[in-house]
Amino acid sequence: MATTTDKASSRDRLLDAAARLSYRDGVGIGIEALCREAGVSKRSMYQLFDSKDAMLAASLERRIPRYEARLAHPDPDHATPRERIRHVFEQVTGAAADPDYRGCPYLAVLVELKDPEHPASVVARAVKQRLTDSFRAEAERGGARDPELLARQLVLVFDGASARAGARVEHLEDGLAVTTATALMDAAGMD
Amino acid sequence: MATTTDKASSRDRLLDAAARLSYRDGVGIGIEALCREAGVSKRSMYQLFDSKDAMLAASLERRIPRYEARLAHPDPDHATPRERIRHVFEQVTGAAADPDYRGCPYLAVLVELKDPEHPASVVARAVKQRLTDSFRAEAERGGARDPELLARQLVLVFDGASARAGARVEHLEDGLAVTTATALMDAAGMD
DNA sequence: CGACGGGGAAACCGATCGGTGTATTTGCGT
DNA sequence: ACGCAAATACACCGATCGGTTTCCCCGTCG
Repeated sequence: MATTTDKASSRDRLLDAAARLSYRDGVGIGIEALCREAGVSKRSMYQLFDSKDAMLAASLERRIPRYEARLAHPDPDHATPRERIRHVFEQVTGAAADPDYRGCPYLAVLVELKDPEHPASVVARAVKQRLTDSFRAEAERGGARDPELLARQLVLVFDGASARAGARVEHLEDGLAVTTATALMDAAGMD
Repeated sequence: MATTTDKASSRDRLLDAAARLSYRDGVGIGIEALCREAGVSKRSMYQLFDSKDAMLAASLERRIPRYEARLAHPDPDHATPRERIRHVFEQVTGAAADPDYRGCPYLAVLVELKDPEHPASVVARAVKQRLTDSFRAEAERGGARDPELLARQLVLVFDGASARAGARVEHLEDGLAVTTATALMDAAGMD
């Protein structure tokens, strides 16, 4: 069934190109350039997606597993809640060392698309919510006094760090993000 | 000298319109719409500014005094360093209550214009640097153990809070930003 | 071999982009 | 009242926007 395979491949190439180009150049990237990059005709892409907005949302959604896997601790069973949280901020720090790093793509989309109802904004907000939930779960396991508060504080730092590093106004290379997260965990009375 | 006055007025109207529209709709806003909003012909605006980029940078620069005045404590002489820092985060919290709040305009520009060399990015980065400097000065006055570290931590929280509030993914109305800043000041051993 | 159908290339749509050229109007100083 | 400069309106430039349509090629199956 070569037909099905080709279709799926086109779809994937489109979504990958959309993720890559919109991350590098912003959501204002043109459909023409996207299709050129993906090697797919504009006509085919409009058979696969209803609109540019829908494709953008789909491309963000597709990256979620990879994104969250990167933030997850490689050995969750033998790590403490502190270590798992710490790992998240170490990953941001590491990613920021790449000169092509532009910050968390989901936050960037939320900032660029001022419309919170945009399909891509909905996806991005969901990702942020899941990060908050994950922080809160770790905070609870770690015995924080106010897990909800600590989780929201950590996301504040996470987004501040990724936005500033992506905007090249902060480098993070001395571990600023990790240090700040640690200070907040300490203040929250976590193990 | 009515001529000079009119010119200044056109210039000001242009810069105000640029600041307002680019904040609401992003830096991708069109020149046509800008000039329509300002009541100035496109031809006149290109005599006042070399390019759209230059006008955008100028409009950001023009708002700096207003922006920094808002963050400055109303009675600096009778306020402690802690109170002056706290005031900054209270202002963000208050601003976020406005449904039209879209976060710190300077951070938004840095995120939207991925190019750090863009004239507007240069202006925005300078504003961020001044905020960091101001935090560090307060941290020193307040006897923080590591004023530079605390200042960078506070800006992380500031940008995270403003970005998330502007993206409508965090409301801040329960004082999250103030609480977080306070926790970091405590951890830094400030008075 | 021939009919069919999906996908690609590219023209096309009206709109807008940043920027310019031009001709006209406006309003000022003398 | 006149002249002059500035500001205006507006057409225009090539390029691109998101999106649609046409045409044609090429592979598959009967």
